[in-house]
Amino acid sequence: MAKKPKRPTYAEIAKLAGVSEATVSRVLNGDDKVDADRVKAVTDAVEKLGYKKNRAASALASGRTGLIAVVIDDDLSVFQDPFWGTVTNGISRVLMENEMQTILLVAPLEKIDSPVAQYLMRGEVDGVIFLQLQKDSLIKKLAKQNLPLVVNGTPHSSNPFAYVDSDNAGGAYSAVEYLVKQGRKTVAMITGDLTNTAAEQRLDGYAAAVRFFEILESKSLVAKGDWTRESGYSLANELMAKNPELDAIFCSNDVMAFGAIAAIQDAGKSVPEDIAVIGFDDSFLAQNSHPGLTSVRQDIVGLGMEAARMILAMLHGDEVYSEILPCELVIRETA
Amino acid sequence: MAKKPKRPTYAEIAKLAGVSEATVSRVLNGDDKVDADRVKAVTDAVEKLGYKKNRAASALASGRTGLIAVVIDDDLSVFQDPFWGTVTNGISRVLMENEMQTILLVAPLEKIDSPVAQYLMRGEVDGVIFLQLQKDSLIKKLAKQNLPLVVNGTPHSSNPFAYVDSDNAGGAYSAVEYLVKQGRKTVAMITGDLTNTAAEQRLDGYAAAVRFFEILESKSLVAKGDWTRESGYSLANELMAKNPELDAIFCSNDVMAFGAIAAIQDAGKSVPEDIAVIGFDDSFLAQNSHPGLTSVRQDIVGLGMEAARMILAMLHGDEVYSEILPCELVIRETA
DNA sequence: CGTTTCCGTGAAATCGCTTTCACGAGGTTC
DNA sequence: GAACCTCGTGAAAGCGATTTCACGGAAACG
Repeated sequence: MAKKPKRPTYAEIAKLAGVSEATVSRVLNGDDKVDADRVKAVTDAVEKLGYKKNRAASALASGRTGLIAVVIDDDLSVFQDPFWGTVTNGISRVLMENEMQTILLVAPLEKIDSPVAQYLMRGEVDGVIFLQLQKDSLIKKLAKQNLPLVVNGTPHSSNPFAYVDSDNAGGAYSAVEYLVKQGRKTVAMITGDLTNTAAEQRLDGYAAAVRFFEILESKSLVAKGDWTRESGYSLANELMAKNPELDAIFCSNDVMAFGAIAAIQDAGKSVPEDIAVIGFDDSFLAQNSHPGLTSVRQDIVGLGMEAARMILAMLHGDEVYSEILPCELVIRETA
Repeated sequence: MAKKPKRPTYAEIAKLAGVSEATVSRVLNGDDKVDADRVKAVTDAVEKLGYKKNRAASALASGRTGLIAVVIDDDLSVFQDPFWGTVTNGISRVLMENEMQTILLVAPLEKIDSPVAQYLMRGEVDGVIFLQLQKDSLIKKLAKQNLPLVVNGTPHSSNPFAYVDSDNAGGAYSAVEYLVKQGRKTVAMITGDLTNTAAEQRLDGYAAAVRFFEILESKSLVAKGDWTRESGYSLANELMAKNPELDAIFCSNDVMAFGAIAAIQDAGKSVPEDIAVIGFDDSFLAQNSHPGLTSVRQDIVGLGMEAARMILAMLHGDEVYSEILPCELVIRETA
């Protein structure tokens, strides 16, 4: 099952370089106080032998595994959203460049003492990146154990978790700004599930823009959706009924935007002539539909890369602050 | 950085159970020839101490890392296809249940001696699952090293790689069968990129069904697409031009199906009344579009789970055969 | 010029588990 | 009843790194 060719070890390097194994270790781990000649001798030997550290041995001796867990609190459906795959991609790239491995934990985290939770607490990984934050009790517990930890998305609590997130508010703001600049006067919004912080922030951005540009501000212009196509469809109908002057709808995600477009068209109006529609996510859907959906794009890969960099920084002992990545409005045909 | 609470080790279990560490190891690794009383004593002690094996130590001593690599040959775009995330999800679930970890390797594998390739050959993982097979030279090399290995998708070569794949041909066949049973007489197909085995198999399934049901068989009914919406659009136009009687189009993926639908509608015809359309993948797009796209669904999570089970079986020393999972036609509004 | 620091260095212990090997008790065989 | 197997078991030797510790020489001090 295993391979034959035995890999070189410190013993061989040490012999070849004429130093002790301790020194080899120092060189390979970047200890600075080693004589330059010996450093050279060791690096040459390493090069010559094509040496690569044995991770298991290193982990056992040092207690550092070189593994970062990416945890997705999942109910089998989450990973079907390409968002997470893309984030994970970003994470993986950065970690790999830094000789760390990404280990994937897709599992429901209902209980705080689930197998996954125990695994994490056992110290089998050097750090954790949480995608889709839900149970922050678990996160708190892990943080208390001093396990480096980054959350993807803004946590509800004002806990001192480091996190990376897109500038949801800013993205929403720029969508509304664009609509206003296009001459739209009555801009409605269909929100996502507001227990979700991203949905909340997008609503905030919308509200801020509405106020700033002094366009019509009204409760009847904000409809509370739940991310589904159906909610987009029915709420768009409601919005049109309540606001005859309606000439634009900003939706908290693309799926609802498509629901809204269907409703508008079914009502005999046209997009974007009568009513402009902007979505959020710039999903595959937005890019491949007809008409192409104008949508707010997040730098999803960037989200992952940043999360990975933060974990690495924490491992390195640096003080780490949360990060907010900008969004960009992608203009297509619906607005 | 690391945790304080020291975890129990074999030493403690051995003492508590009144046996040697060797026996503890035997019990924990399922060696059958241990006296029942001692097995009990050990398992009790393990239970009582809440013992969990230290993976690093175990890996170092045994040479088995407990890690399975999932390799995605990627150019940053692949993982945006939710397909891979879903497969990975299935893999992860099965492996986790078996106390193995999934490590994710997302990287371009251009060169056979890329870092990832070297990593795999170094024996840092117990097995590899390849998603999206491209460079089979690398795979051959790994297989030669006796590294357990499963490919997701049908390999081009008739090499003895174990693989899991969906029954692409069968799925295509059932789509055509359904169309015929609905009374369609002239069924065209827009293929995917035919250098891809899945595209090829779907075409084979279409061809087989056309022949079996004795409907019109003609070269002008097969258009070679490349998976994109644009190709679907333009090829549908071509098909309609060449075949006035055309009353159904089967597309090798959903995206092209949407392109085709747009073309049909732009030509002033209606779907499915004039021309029925069936896609393949039952993607998010198919489920959330309007009209809902009739499409062939693959058991994607199942693909991953099966791949993981195969790797586990290989690790266990079993002889392993490739697997083909059935597809299912999901009927919506376009056919 | 004698004494105290400082520092790079190697020997050796250690991390926690696996596995080989040899031993002794109980069973067979002739 | 002597010789030969079997088989469960524990002692001990690794696995391949890291890290502690003590040593000796150089530099700094008085």
